[in-house]
Amino acid sequence: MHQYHQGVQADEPVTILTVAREAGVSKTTASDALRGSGRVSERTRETVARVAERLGYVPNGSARHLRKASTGTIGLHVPEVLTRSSYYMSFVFGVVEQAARHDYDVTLITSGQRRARPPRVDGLVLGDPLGGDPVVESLMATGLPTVSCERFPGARQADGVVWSEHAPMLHRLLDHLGSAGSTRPALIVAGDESDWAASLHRGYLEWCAAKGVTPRVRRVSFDATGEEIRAAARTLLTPGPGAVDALVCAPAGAATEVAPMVREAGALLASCVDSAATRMADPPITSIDLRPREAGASCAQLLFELLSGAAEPGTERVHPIELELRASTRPRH
Amino acid sequence: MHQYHQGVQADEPVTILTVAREAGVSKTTASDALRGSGRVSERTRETVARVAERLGYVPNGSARHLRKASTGTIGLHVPEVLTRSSYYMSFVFGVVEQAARHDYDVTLITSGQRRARPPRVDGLVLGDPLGGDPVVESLMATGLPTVSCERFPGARQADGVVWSEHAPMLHRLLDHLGSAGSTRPALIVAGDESDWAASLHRGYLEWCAAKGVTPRVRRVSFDATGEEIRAAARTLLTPGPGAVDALVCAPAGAATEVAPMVREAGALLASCVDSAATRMADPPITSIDLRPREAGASCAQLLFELLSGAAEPGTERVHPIELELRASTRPRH
DNA sequence: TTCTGCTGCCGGAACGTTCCGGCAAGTTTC
DNA sequence: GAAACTTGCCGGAACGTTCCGGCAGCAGAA
Repeated sequence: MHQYHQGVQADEPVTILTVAREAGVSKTTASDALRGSGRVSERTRETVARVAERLGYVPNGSARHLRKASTGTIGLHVPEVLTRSSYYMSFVFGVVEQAARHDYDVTLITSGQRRARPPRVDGLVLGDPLGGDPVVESLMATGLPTVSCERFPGARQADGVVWSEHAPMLHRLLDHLGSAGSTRPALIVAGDESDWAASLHRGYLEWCAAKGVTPRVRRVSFDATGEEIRAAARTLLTPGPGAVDALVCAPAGAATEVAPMVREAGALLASCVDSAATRMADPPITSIDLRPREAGASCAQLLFELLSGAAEPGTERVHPIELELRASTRPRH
Repeated sequence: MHQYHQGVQADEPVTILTVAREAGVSKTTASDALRGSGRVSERTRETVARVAERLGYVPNGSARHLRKASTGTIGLHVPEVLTRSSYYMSFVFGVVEQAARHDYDVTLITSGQRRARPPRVDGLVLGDPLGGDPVVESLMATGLPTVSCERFPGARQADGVVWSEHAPMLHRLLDHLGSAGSTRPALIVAGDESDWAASLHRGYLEWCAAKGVTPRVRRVSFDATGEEIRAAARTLLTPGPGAVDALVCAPAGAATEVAPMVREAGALLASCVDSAATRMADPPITSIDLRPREAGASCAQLLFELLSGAAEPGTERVHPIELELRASTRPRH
């Protein structure tokens, strides 16, 4: 068995008692001075702060949370869909960054195995909850304050929801395709287990109805393989009376997957998820930038407001997304 | 301010005292019975366990960790390189899963901003530490037990290291390319700030020296854009006396990026990182499967062994990786 | 004067857990 | 039959923090 020293002070931990003793005050006064609670003179407060700084005092989280009946940690769940991992990775980093700003830690919750115990957290962020996911269901049932990114595709909603206007944005994208010469745009989209995919699907049908265009949708599974997506694209692009002249791909990674095929067919191409891959494709692919990092930060922010009572349960916030026009939707001439 | 109830028991928290009272024993006996410590008769142990189960007793982590001077949490740092996010995402999930198995939580540490306080963790896992990363440096300096995936490209090493035999695997890959008809294989690889890239570079040069082949290497930055990578490939594939007949891409995502170009040139193509994209490319790309999820699990496992004293500081473990042969390296005829 | 209020500080309890030491009662040893 | 040991259980202290209530000292009001 080996000894590891904690930080600089190897010998003995510096607690609030150490600080109090050194500053010549009681532990209560020391605590009040550092926390800003109670009644402490300005002079004393400064003294204590200086001593704490000098000794490198770090409050013991376990003790504090034991006393305050909180954990200082929020839980984060994201579906383990690796094909969309770039989006989720950014989302996760956004949550972590915002949490750090509030001096909170973030604990990851996987869908992997059944959890033995409820997570030790003060609240939860659910990234893109899938309808029917048992882990999500059980997390929603804990009664902990919860924020979801995108609505939960079920009756019950999280205490806070951060969502984006996917359908209107898709309308803009379709209008853009139209102005680039497309008259028969098609959509490849996953099933309705995620609210995001459902919104896109609905938005597409609405737009088609409004414009009098025959909708051409191909559904693929949520974690579709490249082969599945290429097959869908192949069907849509097959020359003939039903052939389409523009392809909008919802699933992340799908657009790059079918890019060569679409180029060969001379059709336009757009993706509903921006990523390094679409940006760097040849030609670069017009995409909807979901700004996942900011979405994650926004979810965390809302959760903290719920925890502090600054926001009411039932609060919803719109997270702005952006349309990135690129060469893949340049008008053909 | 709103009230949230914790789990099923809304009214009052069920502590070990509740369990003890209900089971008709003292809190010490209840604790011993549940923890398996002390001396408790089999009969009593069963009674207590049954009562705890019935009441849905969950030990308070803060209290336990306060008492035991630990946190029940490990910290995890991965470089925020989104182009390789699929690899890191799997790695992260591997760590989380293994930690959950040991009833540990995982807190993410980003390179984002300077941390106000040292992380409240019992140990650290560093995924692919980059030489010169200030966050990694500061984490290494905390004195906490640390495991790194791949060696740290500096003098000091983590207490535990999980690494893979990248150079020998690259030799196998190059041999395979040779047997498929390649006589002039080239390598696109990032700089030596990561031990992984450095190993590949070294391995390539060794192989070339052993086979009497002129090495053709193109360095790109660690988070290279598609354009940068395509430029490198273009140079290597330019027809002429220096043109290569096979391309090995180290950076994740690079192979899919240059796939069309390589196919056009009639050269073979391989990637040093497997992913959904390489698997699903057309044609599928021969890749080295780094098995990131298992790598993450292995790092966490080693960390727990270090924490419990079952492993000595300085322990190194080899993580097996695999070569996935696919159509992109079929012999041309 | 006496009452009231304010300021600055402090002692002690509590959060829920683990674990050291102790104590009866029963069992073995000499 | 006393000493020594074992078994099964328990009380109490400790981990480091926050916060309730209290207590002097002083000032202004009645």
